[in-house]
This record gives sequence, C-alpha cells and structure tokens, in this order.
Amino acid sequence: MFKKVLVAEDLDSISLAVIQVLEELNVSTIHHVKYCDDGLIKIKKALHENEPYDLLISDLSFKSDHRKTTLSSGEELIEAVNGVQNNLKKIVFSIEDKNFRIKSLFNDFGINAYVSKGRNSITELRNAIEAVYRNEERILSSDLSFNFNDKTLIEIESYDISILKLLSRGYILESISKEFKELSITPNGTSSIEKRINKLKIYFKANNNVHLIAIAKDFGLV
Amino acid sequence: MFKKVLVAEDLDSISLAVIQVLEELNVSTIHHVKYCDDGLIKIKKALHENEPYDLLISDLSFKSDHRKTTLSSGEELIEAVNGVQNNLKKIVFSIEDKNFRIKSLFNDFGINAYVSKGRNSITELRNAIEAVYRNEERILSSDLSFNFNDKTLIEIESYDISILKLLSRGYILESISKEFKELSITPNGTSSIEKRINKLKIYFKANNNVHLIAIAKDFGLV
DNA sequence: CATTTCCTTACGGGATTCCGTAAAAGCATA
DNA sequence: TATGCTTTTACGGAATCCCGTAAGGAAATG
Repeated sequence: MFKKVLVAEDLDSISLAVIQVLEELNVSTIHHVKYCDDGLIKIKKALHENEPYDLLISDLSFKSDHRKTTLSSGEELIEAVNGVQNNLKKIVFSIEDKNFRIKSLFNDFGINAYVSKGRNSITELRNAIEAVYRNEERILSSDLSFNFNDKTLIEIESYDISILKLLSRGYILESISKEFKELSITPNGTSSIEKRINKLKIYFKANNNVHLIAIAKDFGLV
Repeated sequence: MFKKVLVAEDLDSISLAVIQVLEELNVSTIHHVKYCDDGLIKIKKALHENEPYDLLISDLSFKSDHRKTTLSSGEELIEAVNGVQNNLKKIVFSIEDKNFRIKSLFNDFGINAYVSKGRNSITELRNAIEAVYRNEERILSSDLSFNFNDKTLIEIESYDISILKLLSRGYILESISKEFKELSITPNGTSSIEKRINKLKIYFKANNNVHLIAIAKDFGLV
C-alpha cells in the first residue's frame, strides 16, 4: 500500500473521514492541508528532502476566507503539482458531477481516479485508492460511470467558455468582440461570436442568452 | 444534553463526523438518514410512539439519484417537520453561505442554529449544539456573523425570485406576464415586471438580463 | 367627496439580440 | 495563378430588451 499520502481538503468534517480510510489501509504517513497553497509547499518540501509523496487526494473547490491564496482550486493545485512531481498519483474527491469537468481532469490534468462525494463515497474512496495502487487507470466511482468516448461535452472548448464568461459578466456582443481583439483571440468579429453563441444555444437547447447563461452556470462551465 | 437526535445528511463522509460529535457529547440515541423523506418518516414515527426527537441536524442540499423523493432539500424537510412537531430544535449544517438563504432559515423556517461547513466546523457544530441545548436563540457559526437587521438581502421577496426563475428558464417578458396571469400573481403587466427586473438590475449592479441571471445564480437565488 | 399618492399598466423610441443571407478572406490543391 | 472549399466577417430586418414618460386605477387622506 501507499506509504505517504497527502490530503487536500478544506472541510474538516470530510477530511476526518478521508484520513480514517487511509488509516484503515495502513498508510503510515498521512498529511493533511486545508489550503491548496500549503499542499504545494508540502509536496515541494517532501521532494526536496527525498521523501516524496506517493499519492495526493484532493478536493476541487476550497472556500475562500480571510487568507490570501495563490492556488484557489483543486485544478490549480494539480496543475502546479504536475509541474514539480510528475509521477505523483492523484485522486480527486469532490462533489462535482459534471461530465465536462471530470473528463477534463483525466484528459488535461492526468488524474488517476475520480471519486464523487455521495451516499457511499467512503467505500468508493477506499476502492479507488486500492485500484490506483494496483496501477489501474481512469478509475471512476460507480455512481458516475459515463462513456469517455462520448463527445457530447468534450467539444466545448475554451473559446466557448471565454464567450460564456464574458456574457455572464454582462458584456454585449460588441464588447466581447473588442475584448477578443485586445487578447488576440480569434475569431473576434461580432458576427462570428454571434454565430458561436447560436451554436451553443442549439447545443444546450436554450431559448436566448439569458437561458444559455443559466444553463452554463448549472453545468459549472462558468 | 439532548437524548435523541436525528441527523439528515446524504454525504457519508460528513455524517461520520457529525455522529462522532454527538457521541462525544454523550447523546444516547443518534439516528441518521441519507434522504429527507426518511427523515420525516422517522420523526413522525418517533412522535407517534411517544419518543420524539429532541434535535434535528440537517443539511440543505441532497444529491438526487435513482430514488424518487418527495422532499428534496433541507428546507422542504424542515417545513414538513414544522407541520408535525413544532417544538423540535433544529440546527442546519450546510456549506451554504449566502445571507439571503440563511436569514430565511431563521425567519421563515424557525431554525435555532446555523453552522456553515468549513475548516473548523466540527468545533462550531459542537458549540452550536450546546448553545441550542441551553436555549440560546439564533446561533450562527463564527465565520458568518452577519447583522440580522441588515435589510440588504431580505428585501428580495418571492415575487422577485419567481421572475428570476422564469428568466433563467428562457422566458421572455411577455411569457412571464402570461404565466403570472395564469398563476394569479400580481402585478403581471409586462411593464411592471420589466420595472421590477430593472430594480433588481440596479440592486445587483447588473448591466443586462444575462448579467442579472449570472449574479442570481451566484447568489443561489435560483 | 375631492385630492393626493402610490402602484400598475400602456406606449414609444433607441439599443441589442436574433437569425438568415451574402460578401470577403484564408487556405489547400492543381 | 486559378479554382474550389471553408472560415470569418458584414449586413439587414424582425423580435426583444432597455429605459423614460405618461395614463389609468386603487388606496389613503382630509
């Protein structure tokens, strides 16, 4: 079994359970951080001292409070970690259940398992840890199990997200066009952006922009 | 201390911690349900058998899964419970941190304490339970502590929420007007609704309807 | 009962979205 | 360079939103 594991989870009520699982699995060194920044520091330090972690179990969303942070989400933490310790195994343990985001975690962030917090997540988490230890890939807790080849949501790219983001901040077409020109994002004609929004509306079956943003918010795209 | 407590919480990783707190406080009978419906049944049954619960600790949001449910949120559970056992003490333990919703829990649902899930929530929860037992009122975990007299968000009433809900579902002004007429919600002229939306836009500093809905989503109003 | 005030509804013009068509530009191929 | 294909941009009319003004109606006041 893993020897040294780091848990990144802000809610104390949850980290308690995670640590308990790790103890039951006889992990000898279990560390826990409540902020992403602390997680990165610990990983760097361990690496520097030649006692690197075997596994990272991280949440995705972290509450913001008085403390100023550089890394504010699990994604950011994982991205940073990938830059310093490539071989570290990664399990994400989160409430998120949107295919789009989960797929991106496997494809873009190279995580090894995703466990969704739910009614039986403690067992699911234990299973996932054991499976990752056996070097299995792309482990998904059983309440999710979607098809990785399904292209439905994967097609939405960062360009679309940028549009949705600006829309949700009250920009009108012309302002979006202007902003895109400044950021050298193409295409940036109002007409092209309009067409793209139209595609999104068809895709998400939205009646109008207001509806579209409401849906995008529900999907966690913005 | 309380003798008989019911915990309504779907995430097993969290209920574990809650139950642990209750055990430490020497609560002799601790029951736990993962669905709101089960919670109501248990409370009714206990009442019927003349062994009612002293305290309910409930989450607000419950994941939906294969199982069909009548009550789908903590609010609905509490509302139902208020109808059958008025003297039951109620603590809400949730991640929610929007003043609007929390105030409504105290004012409209008569809860005794609100503890927000966070980095020190286990201690907060323990304190809240003890305070409720001492008959203290309106207990709030320390990371929130807002002013109850602050009228900023309390002014937004169900009429506004109805408008925002329909907007977020893609309705245009005219459709909202028609819908309101059918439901006998007044005022229902397109012009009045328009004016109300305008007020909301000023209030939330929104540039347009799209922006407004994005903000409303962020605030958890819809 | 007349007057005032507030709330609701109606109307209108400009801005923006919505949606289709067409021109212009970029790109590959021969 | 010429040709065809695709992507991007431009344009225009209808629908809807946006925002101010005003008319109509109900409740409050004297």
